[in-house]
Amino acid sequence: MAEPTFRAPKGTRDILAPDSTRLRALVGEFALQAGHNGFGEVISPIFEDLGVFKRLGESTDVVSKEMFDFFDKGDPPQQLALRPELTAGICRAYAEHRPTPPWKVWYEGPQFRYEQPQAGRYRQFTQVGVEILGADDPQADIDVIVLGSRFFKSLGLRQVELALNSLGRPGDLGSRRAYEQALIEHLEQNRSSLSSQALVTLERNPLRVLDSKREQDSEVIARAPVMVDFLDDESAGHFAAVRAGLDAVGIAYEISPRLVRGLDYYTRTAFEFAATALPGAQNAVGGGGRYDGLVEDLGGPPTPGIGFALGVDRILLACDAEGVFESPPSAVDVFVVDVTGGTEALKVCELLREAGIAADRSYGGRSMKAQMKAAHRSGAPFAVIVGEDEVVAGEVTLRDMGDGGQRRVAPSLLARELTEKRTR
RNA sequence: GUGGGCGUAGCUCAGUUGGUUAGAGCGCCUGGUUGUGGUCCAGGAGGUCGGGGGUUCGAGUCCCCUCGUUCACCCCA
Repeated sequence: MAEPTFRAPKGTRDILAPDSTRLRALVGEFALQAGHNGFGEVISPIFEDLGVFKRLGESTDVVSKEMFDFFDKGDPPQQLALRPELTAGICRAYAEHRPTPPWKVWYEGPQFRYEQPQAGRYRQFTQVGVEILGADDPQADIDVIVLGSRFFKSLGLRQVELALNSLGRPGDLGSRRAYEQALIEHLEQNRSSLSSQALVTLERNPLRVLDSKREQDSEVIARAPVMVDFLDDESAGHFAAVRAGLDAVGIAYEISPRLVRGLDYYTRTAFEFAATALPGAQNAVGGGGRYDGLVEDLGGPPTPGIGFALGVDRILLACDAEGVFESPPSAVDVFVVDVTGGTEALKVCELLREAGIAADRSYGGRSMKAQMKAAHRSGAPFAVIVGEDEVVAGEVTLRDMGDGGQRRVAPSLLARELTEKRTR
């Protein structure tokens, strides 16, 4: 293949129709459902001050090595970063605008992480998500999880599993510290059995050792103490309430004591959606949890928060794997064939479009045969044909591409005629 | 960041142990007389084999580098 001068940067891609249509349809479906649940859309900047994202946790990969950051042209320059996720920006917006809680928002858009690309993992990827800020009630957790779960169902996905855990609370109030100490103790005692990578992770962020998928570590991890046994009373009660709520609406889930999210800000509820139709490395199609300290970290008032983000690209892969959520058809209503030069096609198209009928035509004065082929390919159920005879008669020919039937019509009646046919 | 696979026309792929003008299907274009699609038939355009270097009388076919992609690790959506 001859190398073009430029190509989409590594880890990015052009999404062409019909894939783009499908992606829009998915986002549209999510918007509809979020709207029905009382969430309003937030459109936040694609880049923020780097500091906003540093609050995600200096020890996380997302912050420490995957950020697309840069300086602007200001004096002094400001260090900015393309957003690697959206929750932090939402919390920044909350701290900035102080909307009346509970603030229920949804969002969609591109995010950026400087990672090694592979299937279902891009440097620019799209997520949809929701957040509820200012509600500590476990009912908020439940609402959020149910929304995500129902969204997957509405797409037709059947093989999506929900994993649930509680991470407790950090600081003096909670018992995460006690758990971490117990975990570290356990891991230290078994150092010799752990992989070298696990030992590195142990130094940086002990909790995430639990996330290791390496065979070598599995035995030690299996015997490790679990967070749920250490929960403080408040967290335990919250967790129980969340489970009870999910039970009440019949959402299946599995308690995963070793589910720890990749970002440091999570507290108490944590969950993940896995599409089991996809290979393990890319089956995480969404995840979220509670982040009760994040708004405060960003200079806002102490504000609890809960939300999730879903990976649109991976969800579409899962849809492919399950053979659901086909790309919606996008044919025009009419294709106009004009062998008299093109001006007639222009006039007829405008007439139709003004009447709200989708119309297309061809360019370049091609033969009738070629234009009919184009009409066929467009998928339009009808063709309008304009030749010398029609021009002389002041009419056009309307052809039904399905049965091949056609007859002459006055242009002024065309729109009404087609509207009637379409509604039938 | 580490390791493995792959990279041939727009797309999906064939290309014997290195050897004449690199092939197929699909798609695309043009025809098949008198203005008409989906089937059929006949022509045609389009790759120098991701890029660069090397080995060789000669490389798509071997070696090195590089880019991209893919898989695993890592991490995550």
